[in-house]
Amino acid sequence: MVMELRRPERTFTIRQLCTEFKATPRALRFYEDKGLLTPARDGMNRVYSYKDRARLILILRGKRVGLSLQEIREILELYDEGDEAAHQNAHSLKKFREKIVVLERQREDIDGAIAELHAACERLEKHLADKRPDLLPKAADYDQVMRARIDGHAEMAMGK
Amino acid sequence: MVMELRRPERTFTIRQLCTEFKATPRALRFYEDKGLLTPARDGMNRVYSYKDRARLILILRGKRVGLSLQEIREILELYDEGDEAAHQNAHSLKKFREKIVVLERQREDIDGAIAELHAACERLEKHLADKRPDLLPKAADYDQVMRARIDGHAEMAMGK
DNA sequence: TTCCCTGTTGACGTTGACGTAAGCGGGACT
DNA sequence: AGTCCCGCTTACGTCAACGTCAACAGGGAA
Repeated sequence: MVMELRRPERTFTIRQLCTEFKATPRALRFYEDKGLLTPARDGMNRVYSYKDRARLILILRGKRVGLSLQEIREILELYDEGDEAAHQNAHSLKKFREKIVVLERQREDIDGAIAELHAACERLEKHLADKRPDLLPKAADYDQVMRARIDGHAEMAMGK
Repeated sequence: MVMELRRPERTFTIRQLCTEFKATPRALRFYEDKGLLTPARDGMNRVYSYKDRARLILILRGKRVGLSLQEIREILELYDEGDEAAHQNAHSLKKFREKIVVLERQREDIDGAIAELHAACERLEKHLADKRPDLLPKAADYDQVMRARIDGHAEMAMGK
């Protein structure tokens, strides 16, 4: 009865997805409103398929890297339309390449920012070690955070 | 008369910085309003120092990696206050470490997103090569974009 | 002087991505 | 029967990060 939980035919309620990905129902409905998700319905209620869930994963990651919902939609549309509209696609191709460029630059920025934050942290630690050694042991929390890493395997499981 | 242009004693007008970094006067004044910049004044007019310029570079990069102006301000404040407020700083330390974690995750996200965009581009290219080979040569533009890369060396030149 | 350009300070408008509240329906306990 | 709880829709509110617009000042050039 508990087997086959990860099979493609499995479906999800809105709340299941929300708790899994720390989103809100409002957000998922909003994405639907904007055409990024189109879950099935059981009467009034939304029924999310495994494919919908995969799309949601892409949406959230897209957001994290700074894509707008609009841009994310364009990307998603490439996956469920294995068809024509070649004119629009030429435009998409260009936009995607530009996006790759900005993402690559963004990665450099992030590396730089990480380096600077590390430097700032060291400054702070030194300063604190000097002035207020009592406030230090927070370093333990850091490991906590590290271990609490989300393992979001978003390897894209959306079959055509 | 044109020498010494890069010396620390050099100053900038708002428009010079705007054109250099493709910002708008409104944005710089906004940052000032929020306490991220505090240029000197010549009468009414703002006079940006080399240090202000360095701060602006950090602001813009912070924005590109998704930091809020508020967060950026906290970081900047560490650099011009080599002083007390150790209590607040303990809090900052924690926040910075958390930020490092999210940035590291964000870098993973970006790598993933880049990979997927590459895949999408290949799909599009194949599709276009099939249906509309006439729309292809846009690939040349890509190189153009690559060469037009901004060389923003933001290596942090803000001496205390 | 007149014009134009760059600069200034408010004050209000806008956009994206939701949050929040109101009001309703349907199951599931109790 | 009552009362949660989940879900739905519709509509308005919010917040950040500016954009836009008005009205004004100072300084050069024609």
